[in-house]
Amino acid sequence: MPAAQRRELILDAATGVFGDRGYHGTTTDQIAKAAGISQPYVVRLFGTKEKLFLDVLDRALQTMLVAFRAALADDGSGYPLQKRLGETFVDLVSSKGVHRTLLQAFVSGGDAEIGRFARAGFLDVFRFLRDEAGFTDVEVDEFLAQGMLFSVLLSLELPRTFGTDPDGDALMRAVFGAKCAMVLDVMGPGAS
Amino acid sequence: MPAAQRRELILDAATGVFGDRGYHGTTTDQIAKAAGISQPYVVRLFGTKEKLFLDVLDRALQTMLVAFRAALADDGSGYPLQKRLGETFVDLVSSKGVHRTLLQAFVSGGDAEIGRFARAGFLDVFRFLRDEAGFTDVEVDEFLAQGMLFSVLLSLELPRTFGTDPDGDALMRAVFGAKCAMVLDVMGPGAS
DNA sequence: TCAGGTTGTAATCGGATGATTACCTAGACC
DNA sequence: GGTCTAGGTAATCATCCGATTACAACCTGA
Repeated sequence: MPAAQRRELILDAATGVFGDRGYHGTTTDQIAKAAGISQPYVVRLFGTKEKLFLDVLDRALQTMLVAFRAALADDGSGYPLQKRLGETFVDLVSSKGVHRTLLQAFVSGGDAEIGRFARAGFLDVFRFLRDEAGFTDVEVDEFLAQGMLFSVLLSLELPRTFGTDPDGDALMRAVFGAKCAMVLDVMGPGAS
Repeated sequence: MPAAQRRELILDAATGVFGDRGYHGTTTDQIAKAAGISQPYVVRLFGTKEKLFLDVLDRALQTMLVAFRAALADDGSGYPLQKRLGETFVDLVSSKGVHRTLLQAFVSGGDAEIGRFARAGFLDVFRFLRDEAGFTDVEVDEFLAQGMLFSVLLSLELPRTFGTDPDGDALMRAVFGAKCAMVLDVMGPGAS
């Protein structure tokens, strides 16, 4: 298999594992096994574990921004932009690990290198909302807040425990609303 | 020094370090140095690093809930409960590391033991808002969302980089609003 | 066919780190 | 004074993990 294609496979696998366990919590061997190759090959293709994480982070951000820009361009549906971008964000659960990996990066602000990239990435999203989507300060605040709560609940693995605690179910419904079923389909108890 | 008092010192120090670097990213030796004692003593007082983290997590949650209940009882000010609890939450920045440690726990849902405690803790907060504060579903959602965004920006260390990027400053002002100066005082570039 | 590049692995190394052990010191109590 | 307990450390162990090395298999073109 050509190296470029192998890299994509590894980035996919790494997005999942890093999202699960965070930067320090995942080993290059876990990523290698998830990608079906050997551990030394992972580090040879990316240099270091840190560079791999930064590549994964960059890819996750691009995935999100590309989806946002597509939603912005397709303004057919008629209902508010904030709603449309919100749904676009939620729909990203199908790109497994993107939300959770981004959040793992965002909580790594204390790390010098990862922190710089994470802050820059967050600001990219901010600028998109303000400058391209035309959001007001309040709209930006509300949108980011909902996005962060959504991501935290995913990282908490609350969807996976759905049905085991009535309060957990109530919280899920309060936050995810109409999208609850869709989230449970991808991240629920039975999901891979 | 009596062991009970020493434990509190260690829990204080650990709250800061865990908040900075996450569970897997911090070493027991870093905590020991922050507390001014030797590494073996840290693990002897708490058994394992995981038990120490769970103690830190529990303590951070109690700190928050105690502050919330105090704000709930003191209903003198006359303006809305949501606002008052929001300010209480923001004011917790003075208890250094509480927000960031909680968020570090919340993104560790993939870890079996820590995940269970983190989910239980989040649900404790949810129940407080719903049952004690009497919030509606929408109020709960908005409150938690603002809280998570606030915590993420702290973990990103955006306050520490204030003044280095106009967009970062704009984002800070959009999210923190009137509390911006207070946050910068505790978490800003010049803070410890 | 054979030289060279590409894809990939097995073996291993060295440093970091959580945990354990063995020990030390200072008071408290008799 | 002697012993017992509590508070604390130095030294060390065992394991994990990222990285390196050396090498194997397989194309591909001259």
